[in-house]
Amino acid sequence: MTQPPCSSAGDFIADVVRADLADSAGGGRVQTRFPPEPNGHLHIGHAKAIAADFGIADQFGGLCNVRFDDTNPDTEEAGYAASILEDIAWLGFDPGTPRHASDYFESLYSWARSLIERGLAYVDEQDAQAISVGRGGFGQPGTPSPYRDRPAAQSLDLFRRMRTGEFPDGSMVLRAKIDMQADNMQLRDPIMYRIRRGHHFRTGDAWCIYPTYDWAHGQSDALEGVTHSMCTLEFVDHRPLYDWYLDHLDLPFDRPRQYEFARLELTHTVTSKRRLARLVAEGTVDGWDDPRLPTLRGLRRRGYPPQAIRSFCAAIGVTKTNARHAIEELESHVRTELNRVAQRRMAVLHPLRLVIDNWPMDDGRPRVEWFDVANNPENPDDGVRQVPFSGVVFIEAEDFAEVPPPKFFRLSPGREVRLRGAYLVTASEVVKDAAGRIVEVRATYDPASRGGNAPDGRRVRSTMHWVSADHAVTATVALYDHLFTAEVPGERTGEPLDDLNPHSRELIVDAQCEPVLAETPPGSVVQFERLGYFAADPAQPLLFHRTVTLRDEWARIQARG
RNA sequence: UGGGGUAUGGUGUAAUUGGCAGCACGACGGAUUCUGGUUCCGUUAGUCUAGGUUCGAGUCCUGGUACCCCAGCCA
Repeated sequence: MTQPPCSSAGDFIADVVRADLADSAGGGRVQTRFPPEPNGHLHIGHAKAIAADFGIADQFGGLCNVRFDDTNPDTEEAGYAASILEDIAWLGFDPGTPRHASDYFESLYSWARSLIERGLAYVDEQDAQAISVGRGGFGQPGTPSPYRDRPAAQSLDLFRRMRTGEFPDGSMVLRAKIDMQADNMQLRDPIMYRIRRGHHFRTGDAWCIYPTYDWAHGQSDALEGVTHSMCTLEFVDHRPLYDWYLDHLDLPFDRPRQYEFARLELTHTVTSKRRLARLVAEGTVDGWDDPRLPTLRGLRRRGYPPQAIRSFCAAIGVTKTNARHAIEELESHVRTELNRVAQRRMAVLHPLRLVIDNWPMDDGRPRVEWFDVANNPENPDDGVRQVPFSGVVFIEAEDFAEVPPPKFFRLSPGREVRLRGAYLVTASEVVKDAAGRIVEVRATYDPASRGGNAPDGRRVRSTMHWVSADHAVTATVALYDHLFTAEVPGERTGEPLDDLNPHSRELIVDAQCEPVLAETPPGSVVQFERLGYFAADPAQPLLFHRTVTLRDEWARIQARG
């Protein structure tokens, strides 16, 4: 298993575990679980939970198992379960053999009977509306159901017949008899079982009654030997219920404890499963793995390394504070990792012809020279590649200014710059079309500067990327300027709704480079010098995204004055 | 309206449990650089509020304020 980076940011749960271990609570053992409901794909928010659950187990030499919380047949699918397992593995954690809440249906059923026998649960025949009204409101006590005090034997009989399918969906439920006056709404006789005839992806039609989350969760934790059960803050109010069930059952195990932490929120990011599903359903995005989505599959297609997601999770920590993290923080981790591993290539987004007037001819044709260019200047082990150079190259249009503004260090008439890995060139004149637009820049090169350095040691202010015109090919890429800035229109204001559509752009690369793009194995990412990152993907072979740092840097310089 | 949870620089997150408020991201400045990127160095700026206890309070006490969660047969 991949070791997650050491957590330095808030980790109050680690403190709890340390204390528990110190006084041998939980048998001196640590076990956690990651309990997704298989009703959708995992997203960046789940990564935080996964990192916390597996991280705590790792940190203390304990165990962490995946458990599918499959207590609602209407929304869950085997396909989602498979996808979830894949995504956990991709993130770098070993999901092992997953458990399922549905494995415990029989145990839960007999525990429910035991509660009924002791007068702690009853079958309620009110409809949903009546139950809701009876529950009362904030500040108003609930009123007991007319069925609350029916004899245990009657409830037992009804419960048995609920299971055998004698009653229609929604006609009755099993409720725990706790406290209809409780300030905590969760304790006003919560529902344990409902009748539901949906087809369950694992148990099929074996059951027509299904336990609710609350009735299933704590007992599932106990059955698995979980010691520390972590969930998100909205379940704080459920903890007394979690404990109540466990307290009223005769369990042969150490009791699990529930701890809560804040769910992950990111600026400019939709992390609501419901809204994500809507974007997919309405065709606003291509699917659950659309690179604009914060799903783990989307991030993977986008070229985000799993290590970056893990180190991001370690950095933000596990706290109880509702925080919305800046997306830049995530991008920073992505850049740090990509900068270390991504191979460099040269490509031009807005081509401008640069003609070298004094370039030599061989047999009536412009000479072609080949240069070795480092694949990753920061990692010599990545080796070099051969790049062709000749008398006409494309440079980035923004790298030339006929009248250079202050602090503009790139090419302009009379100024010398370096064409990366090749030669020093000096611009001489500008060629314009009838409309006065610059169509070509003429220049001369210094033959003594082969490789990019002049023998006299003179320095240039700028190095620029380029592509040999004779060897250039055009690649069409989907360019994503922003990461999942998607907001569902009409829902929740406060974040800008950015363009959801990728721009199709033409990118000029050299013929040597093109196969690299087409054949880059999934998961690997290439950095185009100063432009952005290219991520290979079988479904959409040319995918290109920028990051904050590489984006619009000249605009930033200008804005600064 | 009742209950619960949370408040530390611009954004997140630490503080040996009452003892010098630290780290990261961002921003800004400088050095290095075959891309104005990267790397390195530096600067900036913070304990929600009003009282109290104490030699000493982010930490303890009292009262406010703000934000989040709860009235599904969802999880």
